[in-house]
Amino acid sequence: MPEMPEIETIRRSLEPHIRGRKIENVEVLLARQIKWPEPEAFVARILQEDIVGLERIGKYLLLQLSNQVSLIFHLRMTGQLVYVAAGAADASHHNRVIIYLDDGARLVFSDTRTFGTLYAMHQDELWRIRGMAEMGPEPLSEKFTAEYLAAAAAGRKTRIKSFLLDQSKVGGLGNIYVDEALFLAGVHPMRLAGSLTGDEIQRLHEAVNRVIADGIADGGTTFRDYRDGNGGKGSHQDNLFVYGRDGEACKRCGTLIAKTKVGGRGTRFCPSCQKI
DNA sequence: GCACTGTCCTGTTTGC
DNA sequence: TGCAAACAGGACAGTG
Repeated sequence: MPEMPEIETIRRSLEPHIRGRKIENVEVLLARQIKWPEPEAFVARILQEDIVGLERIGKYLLLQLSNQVSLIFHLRMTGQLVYVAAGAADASHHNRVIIYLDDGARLVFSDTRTFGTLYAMHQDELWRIRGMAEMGPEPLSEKFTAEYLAAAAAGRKTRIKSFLLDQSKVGGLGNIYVDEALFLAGVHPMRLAGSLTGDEIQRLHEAVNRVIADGIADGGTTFRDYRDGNGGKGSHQDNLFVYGRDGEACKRCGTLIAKTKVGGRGTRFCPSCQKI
């Protein structure tokens, strides 16, 4: 599932292909994935506009258009946004929206499980996307400090795993990178957020920044669905410590990686390195 | 305000 | 072998 490193990788891989291109046509194959405005108005807002920039906010990818509208994608679980050059075939059987560009290429949004969402928003409408408007500081940003993390977690009775997945607390984290960060910090996922010591908060802050930086450097994590803007796979799955490794030996101590559920989410951890 | 649960959705895996 | 159930999880609505 695409998290912040995957969306950033997609942004970087798409930008050289589509910046400056005009949207010549839009084909909507599954209208219910367009959340705002209605599909007809959605198409009207983006048609014949130039793509002037690409931005990322948390897990949202924003294509800035020449009319001050942002074409916004959230890929959720299985969404993919792939650039297909003129004349080339695209492989997906689950295409949902196809954007035709003025050089004959196309931008194909495909999504097996159809959780992904699309928006075409004017700048003064962005507040309508609550998840984006209320997003907390992103890892690697100036606002994401150990002091911020300590203040946000203080007094919280929710599990630290659930706390880190809450986009209003830390923007851009998902299940893979939360499990990895908790392992690196030596913090058990079931710990209550408000119970972490200053030292643990410090370690967790460093670990979150590290896993996100490493994920970006590796071009993201591909388990099954994730592809970058060119259709390529990431390589961070080869460098994971716990996610997807349940039943295997911990790379640090040899104890078998355990799997449990926290807040309804599959959660992997090392019972020796991450004491409750 | 906070914490937790159910829902959406479909391909794959697991169990009988 | 074939079928049914369980599982995967990001975001949000609903509940207590």
